[in-house]
Amino acid sequence: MSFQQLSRTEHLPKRIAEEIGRGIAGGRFASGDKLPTEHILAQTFGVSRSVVREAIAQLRNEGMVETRQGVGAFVTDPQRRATIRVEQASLADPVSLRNFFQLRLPLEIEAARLAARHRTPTEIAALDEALDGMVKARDWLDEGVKADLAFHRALAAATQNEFYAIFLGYIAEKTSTSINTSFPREMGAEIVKVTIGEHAAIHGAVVAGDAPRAGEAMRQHLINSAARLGITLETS
Amino acid sequence: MSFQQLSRTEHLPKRIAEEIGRGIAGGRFASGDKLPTEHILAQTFGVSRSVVREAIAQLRNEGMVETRQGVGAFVTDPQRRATIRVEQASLADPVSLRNFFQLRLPLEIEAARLAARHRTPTEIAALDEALDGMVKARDWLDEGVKADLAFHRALAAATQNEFYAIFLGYIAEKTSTSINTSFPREMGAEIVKVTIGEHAAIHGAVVAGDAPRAGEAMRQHLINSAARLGITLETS
DNA sequence: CGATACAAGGTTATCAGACAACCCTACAAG
DNA sequence: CTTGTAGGGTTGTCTGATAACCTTGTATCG
Repeated sequence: MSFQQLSRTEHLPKRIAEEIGRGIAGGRFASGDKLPTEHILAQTFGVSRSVVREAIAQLRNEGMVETRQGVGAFVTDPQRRATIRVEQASLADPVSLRNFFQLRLPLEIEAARLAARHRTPTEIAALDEALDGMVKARDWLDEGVKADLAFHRALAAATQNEFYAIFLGYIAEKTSTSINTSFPREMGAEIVKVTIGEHAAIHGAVVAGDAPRAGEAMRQHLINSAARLGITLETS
Repeated sequence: MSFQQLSRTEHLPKRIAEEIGRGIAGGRFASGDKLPTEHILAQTFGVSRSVVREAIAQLRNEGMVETRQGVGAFVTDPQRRATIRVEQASLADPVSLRNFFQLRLPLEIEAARLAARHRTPTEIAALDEALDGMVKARDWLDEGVKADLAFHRALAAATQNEFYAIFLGYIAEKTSTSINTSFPREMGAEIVKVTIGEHAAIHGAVVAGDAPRAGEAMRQHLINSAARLGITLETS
Protein backbone atom coordinates (compact mmCIF):
# COMPACT_ATOMS: atom_id res chain seq x y z
CA MET A 1 0.00 0.00 0.00
CA SER A 2 1.42 3.34 -0.94
CA PHE A 3 0.00 6.80 -0.59
CA GLN A 4 0.14 9.70 -2.94
CA GLN A 5 2.60 12.41 -2.11
CA LEU A 6 0.23 15.34 -1.78
CA SER A 7 1.74 18.65 -2.56
CA ARG A 8 0.01 20.99 -0.12
CA THR A 9 0.75 24.09 -2.21
CA GLU A 10 4.22 24.58 -0.94
CA HIS A 11 6.46 27.52 -0.81
CA LEU A 12 5.11 30.51 -2.63
CA PRO A 13 8.52 31.99 -3.52
CA LYS A 14 9.65 28.77 -5.11
CA ARG A 15 6.62 28.59 -7.33
CA ILE A 16 7.01 32.19 -8.41
CA ALA A 17 10.70 31.67 -9.09
CA GLU A 18 9.81 28.75 -11.33
CA GLU A 19 7.18 30.83 -13.05
CA ILE A 20 9.64 33.61 -13.82
CA GLY A 21 12.30 31.05 -14.67
CA ARG A 22 9.98 29.55 -17.25
CA GLY A 23 9.48 33.01 -18.65
CA ILE A 24 13.20 33.31 -19.12
CA ALA A 25 13.80 29.83 -20.44
CA GLY A 26 10.79 30.15 -22.71
CA GLY A 27 12.23 33.27 -24.25
CA ARG A 28 9.64 35.74 -22.97
CA PHE A 29 12.55 37.60 -21.42
CA ALA A 30 15.68 37.80 -23.52
CA SER A 31 19.20 37.97 -22.16
CA GLY A 32 19.84 41.44 -20.79
CA ASP A 33 16.20 42.33 -20.47
CA LYS A 34 15.01 44.07 -17.37
CA LEU A 35 12.43 42.28 -15.30
CA PRO A 36 9.38 44.19 -14.09
CA THR A 37 9.93 45.93 -10.78
CA GLU A 38 9.37 44.01 -7.59
CA HIS A 39 6.35 46.15 -6.90
CA ILE A 40 4.72 45.27 -10.20
CA LEU A 41 5.61 41.60 -9.90
CA ALA A 42 4.10 41.52 -6.43
CA GLN A 43 0.93 43.05 -7.83
CA THR A 44 0.91 40.70 -10.79
CA PHE A 45 1.22 37.54 -8.70
CA GLY A 46 -0.95 38.86 -5.93
CA VAL A 47 1.65 38.38 -3.22
CA SER A 48 3.74 40.66 -1.08
CA ARG A 49 7.06 42.10 -2.10
CA SER A 50 8.87 39.83 0.38
CA VAL A 51 7.82 36.79 -1.56
CA VAL A 52 8.84 38.29 -4.87
CA ARG A 53 12.15 39.30 -3.40
CA GLU A 54 12.82 35.76 -2.21
CA ALA A 55 11.91 34.41 -5.62
CA ILE A 56 14.29 36.79 -7.35
CA ALA A 57 16.97 35.96 -4.81
CA GLN A 58 16.63 32.33 -5.79
CA LEU A 59 16.97 33.12 -9.46
CA ARG A 60 20.00 35.21 -8.65
CA ASN A 61 21.55 32.29 -6.81
CA GLU A 62 21.05 30.12 -9.79
CA GLY A 63 22.64 32.77 -11.91
CA MET A 64 19.63 33.43 -14.10
CA VAL A 65 19.28 37.08 -13.16
CA GLU A 66 21.47 39.80 -11.76
CA THR A 67 20.15 42.63 -9.65
CA ARG A 68 21.55 46.11 -9.28
CA GLN A 69 20.37 48.29 -6.49
CA GLY A 70 18.45 51.26 -7.71
CA VAL A 71 18.25 49.92 -11.22
CA GLY A 72 16.46 46.62 -11.44
CA ALA A 73 16.84 42.92 -12.12
CA PHE A 74 18.27 41.77 -15.42
CA VAL A 75 18.32 38.43 -17.16
CA THR A 76 21.82 37.00 -17.22
CA ASP A 77 23.56 35.55 -20.19
CA PRO A 78 22.25 31.98 -19.95
CA GLN A 79 25.66 30.57 -20.69
CA ARG A 80 27.26 31.74 -17.50
CA ARG A 81 25.23 30.08 -14.85
CA ALA A 82 26.62 30.21 -11.36
CA THR A 83 25.69 26.67 -10.48
CA ILE A 84 25.17 23.29 -12.00
CA ARG A 85 21.89 21.66 -11.23
CA VAL A 86 20.61 18.40 -12.62
CA GLU A 87 16.94 17.85 -11.99
CA GLN A 88 16.34 14.46 -10.52
CA ALA A 89 13.28 14.07 -12.69
CA SER A 90 15.29 14.46 -15.87
CA LEU A 91 17.19 11.29 -15.02
CA ALA A 92 14.04 9.20 -15.04
CA ASP A 93 14.37 8.99 -18.80
CA PRO A 94 16.56 6.00 -19.79
CA VAL A 95 18.32 7.95 -22.53
CA SER A 96 19.25 10.70 -20.09
CA LEU A 97 20.47 8.18 -17.57
CA ARG A 98 22.67 6.65 -20.24
CA ASN A 99 24.06 10.08 -21.08
CA PHE A 100 24.70 10.71 -17.43
CA PHE A 101 26.61 7.46 -17.18
CA GLN A 102 28.57 8.44 -20.24
CA LEU A 103 29.58 11.63 -18.47
CA ARG A 104 30.53 9.81 -15.33
CA LEU A 105 32.67 7.24 -17.08
CA PRO A 106 35.79 9.28 -17.94
CA LEU A 107 35.67 11.12 -14.64
CA GLU A 108 35.59 7.98 -12.55
CA ILE A 109 38.30 6.34 -14.60
CA GLU A 110 40.61 9.28 -14.21
CA ALA A 111 39.72 9.48 -10.53
CA ALA A 112 40.69 5.86 -10.07
CA ARG A 113 44.04 6.50 -11.71
CA LEU A 114 44.73 9.59 -9.65
CA ALA A 115 43.62 7.81 -6.50
CA ALA A 116 46.09 5.02 -7.17
CA ARG A 117 48.86 7.59 -7.28
CA HIS A 118 47.88 9.83 -4.41
CA ARG A 119 45.98 7.76 -1.88
CA THR A 120 47.03 8.03 1.75
CA PRO A 121 46.43 5.64 4.63
CA THR A 122 43.37 7.64 5.63
CA GLU A 123 41.61 7.00 2.35
CA ILE A 124 42.75 3.41 2.16
CA ALA A 125 41.07 2.89 5.49
CA ALA A 126 37.89 4.47 4.14
CA LEU A 127 38.01 2.23 1.09
CA ASP A 128 38.53 -0.80 3.29
CA GLU A 129 35.58 0.11 5.41
CA ALA A 130 33.31 0.72 2.44
CA LEU A 131 34.23 -2.60 0.87
CA ASP A 132 33.67 -4.30 4.17
CA GLY A 133 30.29 -2.64 4.39
CA MET A 134 29.32 -4.11 1.03
CA VAL A 135 30.32 -7.59 2.05
CA LYS A 136 28.46 -7.43 5.32
CA ALA A 137 25.37 -5.69 3.98
CA ARG A 138 22.27 -7.73 4.71
CA ASP A 139 20.08 -5.68 2.45
CA TRP A 140 21.78 -4.47 -0.70
CA LEU A 141 19.16 -1.86 -1.57
CA ASP A 142 19.82 -0.09 1.67
CA GLU A 143 23.15 -0.84 3.26
CA GLY A 144 24.78 -2.04 0.09
CA VAL A 145 23.95 1.07 -1.86
CA LYS A 146 25.21 3.21 0.98
CA ALA A 147 28.49 1.36 1.08
CA ASP A 148 28.74 1.63 -2.68
CA LEU A 149 28.36 5.37 -2.49
CA ALA A 150 30.86 5.57 0.34
CA PHE A 151 33.34 3.63 -1.75
CA HIS A 152 33.13 5.99 -4.68
CA ARG A 153 33.30 8.97 -2.40
CA ALA A 154 36.39 7.66 -0.67
CA LEU A 155 37.95 7.07 -4.06
CA ALA A 156 37.22 10.64 -5.12
CA ALA A 157 38.72 11.90 -1.89
CA ALA A 158 41.84 9.84 -2.52
CA THR A 159 42.62 11.87 -5.63
CA GLN A 160 43.55 14.73 -3.28
CA ASN A 161 41.68 16.93 -5.70
CA GLU A 162 38.74 18.74 -4.13
CA PHE A 163 36.94 19.10 -7.44
CA TYR A 164 36.81 15.40 -8.08
CA ALA A 165 35.26 15.03 -4.65
CA ILE A 166 32.65 17.69 -5.37
CA PHE A 167 31.71 16.64 -8.88
CA LEU A 168 31.87 12.89 -8.48
CA GLY A 169 30.15 13.06 -5.12
CA TYR A 170 27.28 14.87 -6.77
CA ILE A 171 27.18 12.65 -9.84
CA ALA A 172 27.35 9.41 -7.92
CA GLU A 173 24.64 10.54 -5.55
CA LYS A 174 22.34 11.55 -8.39
CA THR A 175 22.95 8.32 -10.21
CA SER A 176 22.24 6.22 -7.17
CA THR A 177 19.06 8.05 -6.28
CA SER A 178 17.85 7.91 -9.82
CA ILE A 179 18.36 4.18 -10.09
CA ASN A 180 16.64 3.52 -6.81
CA THR A 181 13.63 5.64 -7.60
CA SER A 182 13.16 5.21 -11.33
CA PHE A 183 14.63 1.80 -12.04
CA PRO A 184 14.40 -0.22 -8.86
CA ARG A 185 15.42 -3.80 -9.17
CA GLU A 186 16.13 -6.68 -6.93
CA MET A 187 19.72 -7.76 -6.94
CA GLY A 188 20.23 -11.48 -6.73
CA ALA A 189 23.00 -12.88 -4.60
CA GLU A 190 25.00 -13.67 -7.71
CA ILE A 191 24.90 -10.13 -9.02
CA VAL A 192 25.79 -8.73 -5.63
CA LYS A 193 28.80 -10.97 -5.53
CA VAL A 194 29.93 -9.85 -8.97
CA THR A 195 29.44 -6.21 -8.04
CA ILE A 196 31.50 -6.59 -4.91
CA GLY A 197 34.18 -8.34 -6.90
CA GLU A 198 34.44 -5.40 -9.26
CA HIS A 199 34.86 -3.03 -6.37
CA ALA A 200 37.47 -5.29 -4.86
CA ALA A 201 39.43 -5.17 -8.11
CA ILE A 202 39.43 -1.37 -8.04
CA HIS A 203 40.34 -1.40 -4.39
CA GLY A 204 43.26 -3.72 -4.97
CA ALA A 205 44.70 -1.68 -7.80
CA VAL A 206 44.38 1.58 -5.91
CA VAL A 207 45.99 0.19 -2.78
CA ALA A 208 48.78 -1.28 -4.90
CA GLY A 209 49.30 2.08 -6.53
CA ASP A 210 48.77 0.65 -9.98
CA ALA A 211 47.13 3.55 -11.85
CA PRO A 212 46.50 1.91 -15.24
CA ARG A 213 44.99 -1.16 -13.67
CA ALA A 214 42.81 0.96 -11.37
CA GLY A 215 41.49 2.89 -14.34
CA GLU A 216 40.78 -0.28 -16.26
CA ALA A 217 39.02 -1.89 -13.32
CA MET A 218 36.86 1.18 -12.92
CA ARG A 219 36.01 1.19 -16.61
CA GLN A 220 34.91 -2.40 -16.42
CA HIS A 221 32.91 -1.79 -13.29
CA LEU A 222 30.97 1.11 -14.78
CA ILE A 223 30.35 -0.61 -18.09
CA ASN A 224 29.13 -3.68 -16.27
CA SER A 225 26.90 -1.86 -13.86
CA ALA A 226 25.39 0.05 -16.74
CA ALA A 227 24.85 -3.21 -18.57
CA ARG A 228 23.03 -4.59 -15.54
CA LEU A 229 20.55 -1.76 -16.07
CA GLY A 230 20.26 -2.52 -19.72
CA ILE A 231 22.43 0.43 -20.70
CA THR A 232 25.16 0.17 -23.28
CA LEU A 233 27.98 2.67 -23.00
CA GLU A 234 30.27 3.81 -25.75
CA THR A 235 33.83 2.88 -25.05
CA SER A 236 36.89 4.37 -26.58
CA MET B 1 47.86 52.38 -14.47
CA SER B 2 45.25 50.07 -13.01
CA PHE B 3 42.98 50.50 -10.04
CA GLN B 4 41.98 48.03 -7.40
CA GLN B 5 38.57 46.51 -7.67
CA LEU B 6 37.06 47.69 -4.40
CA SER B 7 34.46 45.47 -2.93
CA ARG B 8 31.88 47.96 -1.54
CA THR B 9 30.51 45.67 1.18
CA GLU B 10 28.20 43.72 -0.97
CA HIS B 11 24.99 41.99 -0.21
CA LEU B 12 24.38 41.42 3.42
CA PRO B 13 22.35 38.20 3.00
CA LYS B 14 25.09 36.66 0.89
CA ARG B 15 27.71 37.36 3.49
CA ILE B 16 25.57 35.92 6.25
CA ALA B 17 24.77 32.87 4.16
CA GLU B 18 28.48 32.30 3.68
CA GLU B 19 29.06 32.78 7.37
CA ILE B 20 26.46 30.17 8.30
CA GLY B 21 27.66 27.98 5.45
CA ARG B 22 31.14 28.04 6.91
CA GLY B 23 29.69 27.07 10.24
CA ILE B 24 28.16 24.03 8.62
CA ALA B 25 31.12 23.09 6.49
CA GLY B 26 33.42 23.66 9.43
CA GLY B 27 31.45 21.24 11.52
CA ARG B 28 30.07 23.68 14.07
CA PHE B 29 26.66 22.44 12.99
CA ALA B 30 26.38 18.74 12.38
CA SER B 31 24.04 17.10 9.95
CA GLY B 32 20.51 17.19 11.30
CA ASP B 33 21.20 19.92 13.80
CA LYS B 34 18.71 22.69 14.20
CA LEU B 35 19.92 26.18 13.42
CA PRO B 36 19.14 28.97 15.86
CA THR B 37 15.81 30.65 15.20
CA GLU B 38 15.64 33.48 12.72
CA HIS B 39 15.02 35.87 15.55
CA ILE B 40 18.15 34.85 17.38
CA LEU B 41 20.24 34.83 14.22
CA ALA B 42 19.03 38.33 13.40
CA GLN B 43 20.06 39.46 16.84
CA THR B 44 23.40 37.68 16.60
CA PHE B 45 24.39 39.24 13.30
CA GLY B 46 22.83 42.56 14.11
CA VAL B 47 20.55 42.62 11.09
CA SER B 48 16.85 42.34 10.54
CA ARG B 49 14.96 39.12 10.14
CA SER B 50 14.43 39.79 6.44
CA VAL B 51 18.12 39.54 5.80
CA VAL B 52 18.45 36.36 7.81
CA ARG B 53 15.51 34.87 5.96
CA GLU B 54 17.09 35.63 2.63
CA ALA B 55 20.35 34.10 3.78
CA ILE B 56 18.59 30.94 4.90
CA ALA B 57 16.65 30.85 1.65
CA GLN B 58 19.93 30.84 -0.21
CA LEU B 59 21.29 27.98 1.87
CA ARG B 60 18.07 26.10 1.25
CA ASN B 61 18.46 26.59 -2.48
CA GLU B 62 21.92 25.15 -2.31
CA GLY B 63 20.55 22.23 -0.40
CA MET B 64 22.56 22.83 2.74
CA VAL B 65 19.56 23.30 5.03
CA GLU B 66 15.94 22.37 5.05
CA THR B 67 13.27 24.42 6.76
CA ARG B 68 10.02 23.27 8.23
CA GLN B 69 7.37 25.79 9.05
CA GLY B 70 6.71 26.02 12.72
CA VAL B 71 9.73 23.95 13.60
CA GLY B 72 12.96 25.40 12.38
CA ALA B 73 15.82 25.11 9.95
CA PHE B 74 17.90 21.95 9.89
CA VAL B 75 21.25 21.12 8.38
CA THR B 76 20.90 18.72 5.48
CA ASP B 77 23.01 15.69 4.95
CA PRO B 78 26.04 17.35 3.35
CA GLN B 79 26.42 14.52 0.91
CA ARG B 80 23.25 15.21 -0.96
CA ARG B 81 23.68 18.76 -2.08
CA ALA B 82 21.24 19.88 -4.71
CA THR B 83 23.74 21.87 -6.72
CA ILE B 84 27.37 22.10 -7.62
CA ARG B 85 28.95 25.46 -7.06
CA VAL B 86 32.56 26.41 -7.47
CA GLU B 87 33.42 29.74 -5.96
CA GLN B 88 35.29 31.89 -8.41
CA ALA B 89 37.53 33.08 -5.62
CA SER B 90 38.68 29.57 -4.84
CA LEU B 91 40.19 29.33 -8.31
CA ALA B 92 42.50 32.24 -7.66
CA ASP B 93 44.83 29.82 -5.93
CA PRO B 94 47.24 28.26 -8.46
CA VAL B 95 46.98 24.83 -6.88
CA SER B 96 43.21 24.88 -7.13
CA LEU B 97 43.38 26.02 -10.72
CA ARG B 98 45.65 23.11 -11.47
CA ASN B 99 43.22 20.73 -9.82
CA PHE B 100 40.40 22.25 -11.81
CA PHE B 101 42.35 21.69 -15.00
CA GLN B 102 42.97 18.15 -13.93
CA LEU B 103 39.23 17.64 -13.62
CA ARG B 104 38.55 19.20 -16.96
CA LEU B 105 41.13 17.12 -18.81
CA PRO B 106 39.40 13.73 -19.02
CA LEU B 107 36.02 15.32 -19.64
CA GLU B 108 37.20 17.39 -22.58
CA ILE B 109 39.10 14.47 -24.05
CA GLU B 110 36.09 12.23 -23.91
CA ALA B 111 33.92 15.03 -25.26
CA ALA B 112 36.22 15.42 -28.23
CA ARG B 113 35.99 11.71 -28.96
CA LEU B 114 32.22 11.66 -28.67
CA ALA B 115 31.95 14.80 -30.76
CA ALA B 116 33.97 13.16 -33.52
CA ARG B 117 31.44 10.36 -33.61
CA HIS B 118 28.23 12.28 -33.23
CA ARG B 119 28.72 15.73 -34.71
CA THR B 120 26.13 16.97 -37.15
CA PRO B 121 26.38 19.73 -39.76
CA THR B 122 24.91 22.19 -37.29
CA GLU B 123 27.73 21.76 -34.84
CA ILE B 124 30.36 21.62 -37.53
CA ALA B 125 29.15 25.02 -38.65
CA ALA B 126 29.42 26.29 -35.07
CA LEU B 127 32.96 24.93 -34.80
CA ASP B 128 33.86 26.55 -38.10
CA GLU B 129 32.54 29.87 -36.96
CA ALA B 130 34.33 29.70 -33.62
CA LEU B 131 37.63 28.86 -35.29
CA ASP B 132 37.11 31.65 -37.75
CA GLY B 133 36.42 33.99 -34.85
CA MET B 134 39.77 33.12 -33.31
CA VAL B 135 41.64 33.77 -36.52
CA LYS B 136 39.96 37.10 -37.11
CA ALA B 137 40.08 38.28 -33.50
CA ARG B 138 41.89 41.59 -33.24
CA ASP B 139 42.18 41.46 -29.49
CA TRP B 140 42.73 38.00 -28.08
CA LEU B 141 41.82 38.90 -24.52
CA ASP B 142 38.36 39.87 -25.61
CA GLU B 143 37.25 38.41 -28.92
CA GLY B 144 39.74 35.58 -28.90
CA VAL B 145 38.69 34.33 -25.50
CA LYS B 146 35.06 34.51 -26.53
CA ALA B 147 35.71 32.49 -29.65
CA ASP B 148 37.70 30.01 -27.58
CA LEU B 149 34.75 29.53 -25.25
CA ALA B 150 32.38 29.22 -28.17
CA PHE B 151 34.58 26.53 -29.67
CA HIS B 152 34.55 24.42 -26.55
CA ARG B 153 30.84 24.92 -26.12
CA ALA B 154 30.16 23.85 -29.68
CA LEU B 155 32.30 20.79 -29.11
CA ALA B 156 30.34 19.88 -26.01
CA ALA B 157 27.11 20.31 -27.92
CA ALA B 158 28.40 18.03 -30.66
CA THR B 159 28.53 15.12 -28.23
CA GLN B 160 24.72 15.08 -28.39
CA ASN B 161 24.87 14.59 -24.65
CA GLU B 162 23.19 17.36 -22.68
CA PHE B 163 25.27 16.72 -19.58
CA TYR B 164 28.56 17.31 -21.35
CA ALA B 165 27.12 20.63 -22.51
CA ILE B 166 26.07 21.56 -18.99
CA PHE B 167 29.18 20.46 -17.16
CA LEU B 168 31.81 21.48 -19.67
CA GLY B 169 30.06 24.76 -20.37
CA TYR B 170 30.26 25.53 -16.71
CA ILE B 171 33.82 24.36 -16.27
CA ALA B 172 35.15 26.12 -19.34
CA GLU B 173 33.45 29.34 -18.34
CA LYS B 174 34.88 29.19 -14.84
CA THR B 175 38.34 28.42 -16.12
CA SER B 176 38.29 31.26 -18.58
CA THR B 177 37.03 33.80 -16.09
CA SER B 178 39.52 32.68 -13.52
CA ILE B 179 42.44 33.00 -15.88
CA ASN B 180 41.38 36.43 -17.03
CA THR B 181 40.88 37.79 -13.56
CA SER B 182 43.53 36.06 -11.49
CA PHE B 183 46.26 35.30 -13.98
CA PRO B 184 45.98 37.87 -16.75
CA ARG B 185 48.70 37.74 -19.29
CA GLU B 186 49.45 39.22 -22.63
CA MET B 187 49.48 36.69 -25.41
CA GLY B 188 52.10 37.31 -28.04
CA ALA B 189 51.26 36.75 -31.67
CA GLU B 190 53.31 33.57 -31.64
CA ILE B 191 51.39 32.03 -28.79
CA VAL B 192 48.08 33.00 -30.32
CA LYS B 193 49.09 31.28 -33.51
CA VAL B 194 50.03 28.12 -31.66
CA THR B 195 46.76 28.16 -29.73
CA ILE B 196 44.74 28.51 -32.88
CA GLY B 197 46.69 25.71 -34.45
CA GLU B 198 45.78 23.40 -31.58
CA HIS B 199 42.13 24.20 -31.99
CA ALA B 200 42.41 23.64 -35.72
CA ALA B 201 43.83 20.18 -35.04
CA ILE B 202 40.87 19.32 -32.84
CA HIS B 203 38.51 20.77 -35.37
CA GLY B 204 40.01 18.75 -38.18
CA ALA B 205 39.81 15.47 -36.31
CA VAL B 206 36.23 16.05 -35.21
CA VAL B 207 35.09 16.98 -38.68
CA ALA B 208 36.89 13.95 -40.06
CA GLY B 209 35.14 11.78 -37.50
CA ASP B 210 38.43 10.47 -36.15
CA ALA B 211 37.67 9.94 -32.47
CA PRO B 212 41.09 8.82 -31.21
CA ARG B 213 42.84 11.66 -32.99
CA ALA B 214 40.32 14.18 -31.67
CA GLY B 215 40.90 12.99 -28.13
CA GLU B 216 44.64 13.15 -28.52
CA ALA B 217 44.51 16.63 -30.04
CA MET B 218 42.39 17.81 -27.14
CA ARG B 219 44.77 16.28 -24.62
CA GLN B 220 47.68 18.09 -26.19
CA HIS B 221 45.77 21.32 -26.32
CA LEU B 222 44.85 21.25 -22.65
CA ILE B 223 48.29 20.19 -21.52
CA ASN B 224 49.84 22.95 -23.59
CA SER B 225 47.49 25.66 -22.49
CA ALA B 226 48.07 24.65 -18.90
CA ALA B 227 51.80 24.78 -19.52
CA ARG B 228 51.45 28.30 -20.87
CA LEU B 229 50.13 29.22 -17.44
CA GLY B 230 52.97 27.47 -15.73
CA ILE B 231 50.81 24.53 -14.75
CA THR B 232 51.94 20.95 -15.12
CA LEU B 233 49.23 18.34 -15.48
CA GLU B 234 49.48 14.69 -14.67
CA THR B 235 49.03 12.56 -17.72
CA SER B 236 48.12 8.97 -17.82
C1' DC C 1 -4.83 3.18 32.84
C1' DG C 2 -4.85 4.54 28.00
C1' DA C 3 -6.28 7.08 24.16
C1' DT C 4 -8.10 11.13 22.26
C1' DA C 5 -9.12 16.17 22.23
C1' DC C 6 -7.73 20.58 23.24
C1' DA C 7 -5.02 24.60 24.68
C1' DA C 8 -0.53 27.10 24.85
C1' DG C 9 3.74 28.49 23.23
C1' DG C 10 7.23 28.68 19.86
C1' DT C 11 8.72 28.97 14.92
C1' DT C 12 8.51 29.81 10.17
C1' DA C 13 5.72 32.04 6.25
C1' DT C 14 3.66 35.97 4.59
C1' DC C 15 2.05 40.58 4.66
C1' DA C 16 2.25 45.71 4.95
C1' DG C 17 4.52 49.98 5.15
C1' DA C 18 8.41 52.80 5.72
C1' DC C 19 13.06 54.58 5.13
C1' DA C 20 17.87 54.16 3.29
C1' DA C 21 21.08 53.57 -0.46
C1' DC C 22 21.76 53.86 -4.99
C1' DC C 23 21.37 54.76 -9.96
C1' DC C 24 19.92 57.26 -13.97
C1' DT C 25 18.28 61.30 -16.29
C1' DA C 26 17.65 65.98 -17.07
C1' DC C 27 18.69 70.46 -16.33
C1' DA C 28 21.27 74.37 -14.54
C1' DA C 29 25.71 76.68 -13.86
C1' DG C 30 30.34 77.69 -14.94
C1' DC D 1 31.50 71.38 -23.19
C1' DT D 2 32.13 69.92 -18.61
C1' DT D 3 30.60 69.77 -13.94
C1' DG D 4 27.27 70.11 -10.18
C1' DT D 5 22.70 69.31 -8.51
C1' DA D 6 17.93 67.99 -8.01
C1' DG D 7 14.34 64.68 -8.87
C1' DG D 8 12.17 60.29 -9.49
C1' DG D 9 12.47 55.45 -9.65
C1' DT D 10 14.27 50.87 -7.95
C1' DT D 11 16.43 47.73 -4.96
C1' DG D 12 18.13 46.95 -0.07
C1' DT D 13 16.99 46.83 4.70
C1' DC D 14 14.24 47.58 8.80
C1' DT D 15 10.18 47.16 11.82
C1' DG D 16 6.03 45.20 13.37
C1' DA D 17 2.13 42.38 12.84
C1' DT D 18 -0.68 38.36 11.43
C1' DA D 19 -1.33 33.61 9.62
C1' DA D 20 -0.06 28.81 9.33
C1' DC D 21 2.08 25.21 11.43
C1' DC D 22 4.32 22.05 14.74
C1' DT D 23 5.37 20.37 19.36
C1' DT D 24 4.30 19.62 23.98
C1' DG D 25 1.67 19.33 27.99
C1' DT D 26 -2.80 18.96 30.11
C1' DA D 27 -7.48 17.67 30.51
C1' DT D 28 -11.18 14.80 29.28
C1' DC D 29 -13.43 10.53 28.54
C1' DG D 30 -13.72 5.57 27.75
